[in-house]
Amino acid sequence: MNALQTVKGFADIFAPQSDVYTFMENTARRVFGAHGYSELRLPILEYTELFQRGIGADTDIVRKEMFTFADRKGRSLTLRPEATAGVVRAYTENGCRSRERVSRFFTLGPMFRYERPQLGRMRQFHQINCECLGADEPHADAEILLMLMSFLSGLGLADLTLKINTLGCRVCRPAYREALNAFLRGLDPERLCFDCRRRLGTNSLRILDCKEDSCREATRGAPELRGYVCPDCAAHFDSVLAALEREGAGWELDPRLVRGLDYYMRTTFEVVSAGIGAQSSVAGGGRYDGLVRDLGGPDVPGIGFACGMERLALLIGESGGEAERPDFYFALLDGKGADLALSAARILRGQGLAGAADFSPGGLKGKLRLAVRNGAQFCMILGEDELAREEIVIKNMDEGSQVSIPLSSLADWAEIRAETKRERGRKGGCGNL
RNA sequence: GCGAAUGUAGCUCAGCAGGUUAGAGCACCAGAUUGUGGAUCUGGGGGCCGAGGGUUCAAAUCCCUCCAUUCGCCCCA
Repeated sequence: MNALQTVKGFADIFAPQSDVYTFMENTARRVFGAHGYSELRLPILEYTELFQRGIGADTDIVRKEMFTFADRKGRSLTLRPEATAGVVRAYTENGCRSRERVSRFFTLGPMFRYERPQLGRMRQFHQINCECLGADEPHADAEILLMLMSFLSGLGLADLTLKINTLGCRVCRPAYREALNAFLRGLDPERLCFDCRRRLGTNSLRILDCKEDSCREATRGAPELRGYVCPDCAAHFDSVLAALEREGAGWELDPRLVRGLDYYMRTTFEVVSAGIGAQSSVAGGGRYDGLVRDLGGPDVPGIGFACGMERLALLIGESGGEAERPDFYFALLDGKGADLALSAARILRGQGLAGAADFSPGGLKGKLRLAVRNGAQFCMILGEDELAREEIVIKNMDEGSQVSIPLSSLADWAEIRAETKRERGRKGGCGNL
């Protein structure tokens, strides 16, 4: 244990990595906002029971991956491992149903799962979630999928595959489960992995999703859910696919796609990417029509998805941030200029320019080097000479040219500077010019 | 929870048939150039060699334990 060390699976995110996260968040606000989704900021701590009942007591998440502890009065609290349960709780607790027929929320922030960290998997990780409550039309499914793909392309991502499946509903799933169980009973249990042998008695659907070669081989001839879905579910799913087709969205039917949380039904989906290691799934979600009622809320349908920000960041890469180049950097040659630098910087910022001030005295050469490293476009030089003349030297770091202007006209200079910057931005140039 | 690899300077790593004061590149600081930056040259600061124990005259190097990181399995976003 070292006090100066992050907890395992928790990370500090500095620039330029943090710029990539800002970029993802801004894109999310833009795209989801354009679809009528409003931001919901949720607590990261909930009563443990919410997740046990929401996610399912037999899921891996609840069985062994939650950060759970007792508060000072002995109540069991859990750091949220996913967002949907919290959204449903907030929706119900605040009576959203009586205010509007359909509620659309997005929420983003850290989630916590006690897993072994590896590439693209942290114990504190970050998700962007969208939830649409109150709509069960297939077009709602199609729209949220289109919105997800639009978000991902807004991040500049390509080469992603949308995998989709239907899990059926409370009507048809029991019949399918029975057929699957019958098939599995005819199998030599030795052909299944240890976990799947347990799943036989608890959640046999998940065996289809197992990644073990032996299990995949053994279940090759298993009955497919598609053949058992009731007419309502089949029609619903066909409509979803047809709508996606009409809107030109590509998808891949994956009959074995089973999600790891118990509340999913009907449409389920996952977006996978090649090239970010073993943790290839960047987004996933589905419909959860019974969940709100099961948690004690109104009987409303819902559909939603989550995107893993760490994994999206891996795909976006370091270059994806949108950090702006600083306009100025203040260089003091002797300490007497600090008062002036402080107020001069405030004037520049008041005109919309951005930059840092270095109040420590030092040689010009060293200060210019710091300005270069800072990336600023202009170095504002305040030395003994300038103070005596009540002027400031402004050096253009790209061209090497410099001017000396009276301090009294600094605001005018800043105004002109800010205007040309805005024009450049309107022309759509990259902010780094 | 399981498997494998790796821990040496701020960063990337070399050094390991045990043998003096532990090295390089990059980065940083200073000077050459008294107040003009990205180049060059010269110099400089910086290390409980992950931690603890053991073997030995002698351990960064060999053995054991622990800790941490990473990549997989699993799980999922």
